[in-house]
Amino acid sequence: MVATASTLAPGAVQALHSTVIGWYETHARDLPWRAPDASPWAVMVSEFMLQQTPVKRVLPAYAAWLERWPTPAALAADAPGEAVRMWGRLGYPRRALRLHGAAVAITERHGGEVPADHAELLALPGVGEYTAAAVASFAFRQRHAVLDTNVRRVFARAVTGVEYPANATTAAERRTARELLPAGDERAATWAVAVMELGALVCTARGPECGGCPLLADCAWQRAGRPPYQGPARRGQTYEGTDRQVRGKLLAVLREATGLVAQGQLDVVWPDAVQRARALDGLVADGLVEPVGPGTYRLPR
DNA sequence: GACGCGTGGGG
DNA sequence: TCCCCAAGCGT
Repeated sequence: MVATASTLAPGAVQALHSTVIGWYETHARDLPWRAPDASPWAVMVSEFMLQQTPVKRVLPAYAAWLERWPTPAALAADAPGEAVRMWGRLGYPRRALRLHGAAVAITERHGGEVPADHAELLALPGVGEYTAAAVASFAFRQRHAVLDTNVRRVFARAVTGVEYPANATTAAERRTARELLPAGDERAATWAVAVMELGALVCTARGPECGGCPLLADCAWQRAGRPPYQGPARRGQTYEGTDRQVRGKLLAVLREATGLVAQGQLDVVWPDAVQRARALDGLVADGLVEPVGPGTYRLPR
């Protein structure tokens, strides 16, 4: 590939589509949310869970979730705290709350059917640019630029010739993604999932398997000799000793309790009372924890 | 645009 | 071991 997609001849772009889609047809993982009978709701559930959580850990949680709540209305009829409890240890439990909120909105505003319209998807809690495009593309087979971390990395390497994309998505990346989109809806949807899968399985962040890459001969990064990342330091995630860690410990107690939780049960999970109180306040402010009387808490109802 | 937000696994 | 990463979102 070359520096910008727009400089490619139309025939070259179509060949690129065939290359990646052909690779996908023989290498794609057999994931349940890609099954032909997966509902739009199932696709949406998978997308929420996959926001920053690896596929392997999502698989069992996804199955249990849909078993319990096979429709948006089923989830909406339950308490948000039940969603938080069911979320278990997937991480970022606000996603569970937002998924519940999305189910309520779908039930109230869309007659219980996940909307196919991109703008309506985007208006749902917890649905951002990526998730709206992913659901519209994967569940409804529409033509959208689906830009996740995998796709961004594939484009950074194959198109731009750098090892990693910038920290935040740029206008140039959106333009590239749009320009490389196949013309037809169905083919665009397959292309979207195929590029993502290539990034997940071959063009990985660490230890990419370039030898098995269908784009080896077309890759700008390969052609440049696979230069290492040069840009600004990529944002690290500190965790030990942070409020996040304390929130996680507090919420774990709430999740595992069957009913009300007394202050004393929370106090034992973290020695610093000031930080502990701040973390608990944050959980309450986020709607993840509900105070019920003095020194008593529970998951929200 | 930069942060804050969980949790676990692979190199 | 430690560090980095994992189909992002909301503020």
